[in-house]
Amino acid sequence: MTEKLSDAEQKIISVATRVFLQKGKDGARMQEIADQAGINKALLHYYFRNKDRLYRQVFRTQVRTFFQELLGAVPETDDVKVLLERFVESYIDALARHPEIVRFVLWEIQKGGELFSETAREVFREQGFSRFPFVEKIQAAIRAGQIRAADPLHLVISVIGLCVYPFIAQPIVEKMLPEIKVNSSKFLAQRKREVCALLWSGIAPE
Amino acid sequence: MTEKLSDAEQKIISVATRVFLQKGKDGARMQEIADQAGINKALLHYYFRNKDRLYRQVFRTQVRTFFQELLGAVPETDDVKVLLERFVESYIDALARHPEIVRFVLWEIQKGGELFSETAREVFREQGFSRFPFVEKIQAAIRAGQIRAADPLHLVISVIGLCVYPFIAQPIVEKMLPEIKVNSSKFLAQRKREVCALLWSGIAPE
DNA sequence: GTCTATACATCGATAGAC
DNA sequence: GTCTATCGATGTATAGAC
Repeated sequence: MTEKLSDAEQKIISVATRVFLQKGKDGARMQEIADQAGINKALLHYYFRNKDRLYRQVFRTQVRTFFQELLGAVPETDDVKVLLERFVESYIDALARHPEIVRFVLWEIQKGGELFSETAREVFREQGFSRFPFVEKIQAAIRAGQIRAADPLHLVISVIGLCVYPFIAQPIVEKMLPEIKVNSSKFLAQRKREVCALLWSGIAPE
Repeated sequence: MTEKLSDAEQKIISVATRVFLQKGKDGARMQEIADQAGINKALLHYYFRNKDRLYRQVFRTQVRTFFQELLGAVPETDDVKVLLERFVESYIDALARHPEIVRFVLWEIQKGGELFSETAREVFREQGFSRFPFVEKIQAAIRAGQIRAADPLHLVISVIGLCVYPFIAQPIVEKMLPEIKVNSSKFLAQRKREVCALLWSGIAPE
């Protein structure tokens, strides 16, 4: 899993990450990666055999890093309100730091999402979660009367959708609503506040 | 705008729509479109000049049809609660009827979203809306004290995100949460209910 | 309008010398 | 390990006969 990489390999991975993030798997050109890495195509194939293997390695590394960063920022707590708020804040922050990864994942989803789900499941397992980290906590909170009854599955989808949608739709959001700049600290702070308020008003105990 | 199309052109458009929706602009092959339309590549270029023009025509038609269908299903009313519920229901229904169009729009967004915003703005203008149809109604309702104060821009983003996200993420949603089938009538009905409840609890008057 | 044949470009991958 | 040169497949677009 963590084989040592030569300097040349490190350089290639670094360049390939940038190119793949910017142009996607199909749009990226082996020639461009080779050029920017200061080598030629033949050497690229010598190290990584073919385009698909290079892409998978880059994609997996990026997704793993993102999830580890995110999961590491969410505290262990049984207070659902705190959990929700911290998750929303950490998630939006992580997306703002790595906005390119959204396109990366979208490309993958449109090809079936196999590689993404596989990688995500791996990280969850390593971090000790049996399935999506949220669902069980919410189910427990409902049973404990800590929040109003709500469908935990839909709630998870809503939380993620509310956070990630502005980044997915960034180009059209900014074109249709010109007063918004998605990656401005003003919008991000507003978004965190609005999402948390909306979610909590939907599940707060009577 | 509405030039008459010959039978051959109609046939090509129909086939091209299916192929583009399934494989995207880059993935689609002029050869495949020609084959399925029962003609050859040369004739394809004779009618539509090149791939880009054919694609733009198909894309614009699809997006226009979707928006017209959606806007036609949302009633004219000043009751924000009714407006919101009808919009959510109509939007989710429209997405369920045309799930492929989501990928279509996503591809476009990732290329900058120019063509989409342009087309959307066109439809809005034709239907008599100056900007995104929702924003003004919500601002008016806040002023009238019909709902609690909330940022109308964020509310619009939330409404759309809550509806469309399950369709965007369908492959990974179904892989990570196996009890869900996004396009099942059960999930769709649940989703409408949950989204409406969540949104209304966030803006209902005290 | 409709066809065959082909030009022309691009890209991933590999052979083979050093 | 690293290079040059090239193969083979595929794709868009067009020339030119009918």
